[in-house]
Amino acid sequence: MDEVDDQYTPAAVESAVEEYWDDADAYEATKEAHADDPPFFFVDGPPYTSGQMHLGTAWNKTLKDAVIRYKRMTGHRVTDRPGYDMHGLPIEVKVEEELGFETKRDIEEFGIEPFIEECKAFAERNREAMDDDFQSIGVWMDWDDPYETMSPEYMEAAWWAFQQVDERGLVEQGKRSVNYCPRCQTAIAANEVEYDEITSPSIYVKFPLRDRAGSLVIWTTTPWTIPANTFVAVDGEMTYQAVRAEKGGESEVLYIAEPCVEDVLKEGRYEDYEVVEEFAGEELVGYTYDNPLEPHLNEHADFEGAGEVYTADYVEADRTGLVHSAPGHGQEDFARGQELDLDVFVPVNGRGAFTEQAGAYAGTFVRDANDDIIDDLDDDGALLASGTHEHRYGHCWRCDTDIIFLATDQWFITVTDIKDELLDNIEETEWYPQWARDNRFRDFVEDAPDWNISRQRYWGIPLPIWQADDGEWIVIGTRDELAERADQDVDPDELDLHRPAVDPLTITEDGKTYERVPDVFDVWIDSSVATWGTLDYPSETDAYEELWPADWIVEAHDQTRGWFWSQLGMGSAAVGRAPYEEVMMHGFVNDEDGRKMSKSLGNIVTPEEAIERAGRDPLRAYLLSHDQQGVDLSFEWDGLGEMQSTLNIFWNVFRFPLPYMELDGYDPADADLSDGERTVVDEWVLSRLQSVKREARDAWEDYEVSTALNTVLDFLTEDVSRFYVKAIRERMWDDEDSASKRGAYATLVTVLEETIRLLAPVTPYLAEQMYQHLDGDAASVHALSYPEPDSDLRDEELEREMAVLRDVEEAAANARQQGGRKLRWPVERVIVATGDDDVGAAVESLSALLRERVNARSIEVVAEFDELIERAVPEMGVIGPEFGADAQNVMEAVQGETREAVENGVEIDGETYELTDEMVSYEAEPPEHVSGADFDGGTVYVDTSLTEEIEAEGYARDVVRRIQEMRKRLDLDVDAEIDTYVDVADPRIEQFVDQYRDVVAEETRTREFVDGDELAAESEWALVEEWDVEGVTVTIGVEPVASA
RNA sequence: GGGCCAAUAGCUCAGUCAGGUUGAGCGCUCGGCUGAUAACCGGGAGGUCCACGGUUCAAAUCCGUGUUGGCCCA
Repeated sequence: MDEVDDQYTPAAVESAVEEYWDDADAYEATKEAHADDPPFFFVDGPPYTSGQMHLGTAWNKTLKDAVIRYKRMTGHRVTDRPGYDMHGLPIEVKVEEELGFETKRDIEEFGIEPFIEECKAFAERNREAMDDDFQSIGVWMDWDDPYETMSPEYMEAAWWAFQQVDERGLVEQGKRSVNYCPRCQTAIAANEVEYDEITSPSIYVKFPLRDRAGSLVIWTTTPWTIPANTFVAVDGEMTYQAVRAEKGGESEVLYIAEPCVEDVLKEGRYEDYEVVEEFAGEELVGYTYDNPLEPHLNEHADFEGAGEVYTADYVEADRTGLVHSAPGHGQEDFARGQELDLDVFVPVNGRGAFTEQAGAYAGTFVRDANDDIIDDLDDDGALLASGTHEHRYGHCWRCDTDIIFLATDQWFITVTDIKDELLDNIEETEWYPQWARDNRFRDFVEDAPDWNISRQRYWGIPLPIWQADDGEWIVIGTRDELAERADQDVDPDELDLHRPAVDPLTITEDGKTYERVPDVFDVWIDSSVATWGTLDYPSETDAYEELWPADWIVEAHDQTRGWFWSQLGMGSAAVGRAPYEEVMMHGFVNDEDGRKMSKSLGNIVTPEEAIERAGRDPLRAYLLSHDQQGVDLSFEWDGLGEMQSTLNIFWNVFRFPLPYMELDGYDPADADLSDGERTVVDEWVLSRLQSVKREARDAWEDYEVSTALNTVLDFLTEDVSRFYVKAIRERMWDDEDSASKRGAYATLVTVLEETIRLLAPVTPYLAEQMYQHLDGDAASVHALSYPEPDSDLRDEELEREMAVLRDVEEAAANARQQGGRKLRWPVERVIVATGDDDVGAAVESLSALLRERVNARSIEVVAEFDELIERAVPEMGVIGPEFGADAQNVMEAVQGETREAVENGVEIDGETYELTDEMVSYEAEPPEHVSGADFDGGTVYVDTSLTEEIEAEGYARDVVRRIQEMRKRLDLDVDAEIDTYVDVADPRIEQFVDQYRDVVAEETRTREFVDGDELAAESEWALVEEWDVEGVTVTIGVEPVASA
């Protein structure tokens, strides 16, 4: 790791550092260094073990890693156990695919136990691959001991927490209408439903009224739910009309919401209509009707209260304004049905097929029955209109099967009972960004329904519920408790808590036998207990006592409804508080157009590609250089490349002093600011460093990671590279040992050493490489502390003054460009005109430095530049009408004249024209040979007049530059001596160059100038070049002096 | 259909909280510098601050309506 390449090549740095970390046990040493620090309990949001790392997870883990490293450097013992979410339907579906299974029956035939083993092995394989992925981007977490949601200790945490919830009386069993996947034959969570545009039937159906003439008209996109119709809902406030509609000479009475009448009749192709009666929705309540499919069904909802009209708040003046409601299917229907105390009628089984109750449709998959139902309605004269409707509809995220809503027996945590507590607990947490908590999260929690935690599947944590025939149940909290209470012999240390091992266990107490409820937990239960699971609680208690709850968690914004919520729900239900203190929410990685990366769009960029093309540190820095709080990132290759260039500047700054220090035998590890002499630029850069340290720390403390990073990178490029290094170059070239050189060494090494540490959390490889090269006293840069600002080195006034100087310098360069004088040629004067005393004082104070940087013989500060010349500008709006045909001539005569000339009257063809003040305005311009450029505090004028002296120096410096170029081309050592031949084609110029022979020799390490009008033998010279210097041909020869 | 977030130069983003002449980097182009050198610096061109309406002496910024994209929900 000792070589410092000329070029920053991330791959070389990273592989060398990786090897070094291994050899030096750097990770262990770093943790050891902070073993006695106060704790910081970070909990890793467990990624699902279904695939591999993508850019989004790379961002997520990089951010976690950077914060962990920062926290360590600021003196914390950080909990860094990574986690994996390993249960659930996604893996079951993958394994089913591998085994060629179609239905749950295939699994049962294969056997639950071998199936579970397959799932376990699948999850384990994926975890190992992901371990490697995460380590490949330099994530320092405890990879030897990740928590796995499928481990017995972890599963026990879920059991324990659920037992707490049950003890608070928040567990409930009951029918609910849930999102149901008919293929997977299980309830699925709302966030496991994906939505897509589909085409559905769109039918208007007449429900004949029982006690009077006419029909209620409803609209639906799910004909298959009509067999389960239980009531019709209206809006109590809305106006409804009974209309007599005519078609083909016949008429009938239809009940429709008033705003919908026209549209519905148009759909039904009625020719004419009249309004018979008008009602408030309230008045329709209690109307009874018949299910129009009744003749085809064996059973329908005809129990007490069914087949009637009720009000409901989900009714809108849309379609017909009357809503067909089936509590067995619709979620809102279900909720309203419960309020109305109506039974739940579900003529559909767990496979999504109609039961015998559905008569003619029995055995048919519900959606396949749509056409028959529509035909039957049509035949019976109940179909008012039929068409199709495009809308978004949910399907199962794993198998793509369209979901159905089904009221089934499920288990719930009744979070709606503790809604106030949940909302209060949100207040106790700190979010970055805060709006995510106060808007997004609060809205979600306010609307959250009871949490359905049961799944009718296999690969998950079994529900720890044992139920007796009378419905009473027991919840078991730990393996020990199960061993104690179970009727069978159970070894708590050997028992795999998975199905089917726990299924046959029974509990007999007080003469009642309890059997296990066969469901498994919703997989969101798994991750919801991560704060306990990370600490192996309840089987281990010490860490829990010390650390819980989590200090900080971070995930992307999809987890507002996911992990941020599940943890709040579980924490509140189990122990009455959120299991975390601080939450940070980052965004998603999209493509460069801000579109989601997806297979179908073909716009996916993988972390491997990015590492291949740019490197790990550049990728990490790129991901962390954008706003980390709440907003997405549009990934762009150019941006990644830019970051690599920026780090390359850092690399160049780092290696710039190394050869000089080596020549001088100066060991950067011993750099000491009290050694040598510092100049004003040293003081300035040290002061800037203190400001940067303070800003970076402040930013980190608010998790403004991008601000912290960009502040340091800006300092490196703007201040250190662009300004400081340029300013100290000459001091480094000094042959002799000097106090000034040592001052510069100490300053630059200090700057480097501290910026390395400032960047270490973000670019760990680069920082380690640089640190080990400069110092290497500690096993790892990551074991060191984060730099703290030193107020003694801070000089705000100097920083302000230098900012002025840099503005002035920029303006001077601008003015030079306008005056056509390049920087290598000196100028006589630079005049700074400013009305601002502070600006003037700053320029005066740094005058020597400014003179050097703008290559001027003198710097003058004036309030106003009194050499400006006023030039007349004709005002044609006045001159035109006044002089008519002569106006053009007047204009030409006035243009550009001095005020004096104009006021004396302009002469045209011998005639003098007098002009009034209105006819002419004046612009102030600098005189010839002076050009000006504005800056923030005034104007900088550069006098580019040539004198022989200036010309002489200019040409001489041009010659020096050419010789240096040739030395470089010959690849000579910095201190190699040469013989030089210079022939200038123009004798006047030649004589200028001759005046500067000594200087040229000194600058280029020329031992001897070889004279002569011609080159005796060109072959004797290592290199001969003809140059064009300001239009003059200069021939130069260089020959290295043979070293003795 | 609803909630939240975003929209500013060719590209990626600051600036929006707290109203007062729109900025940076990259790219393009012209120039400069030069023993950090396949690096570096400066000038220039480039803007309907998504659209429309409102508040205000003044709106990229505040308010309303819409459009497009992202996340979440139905």
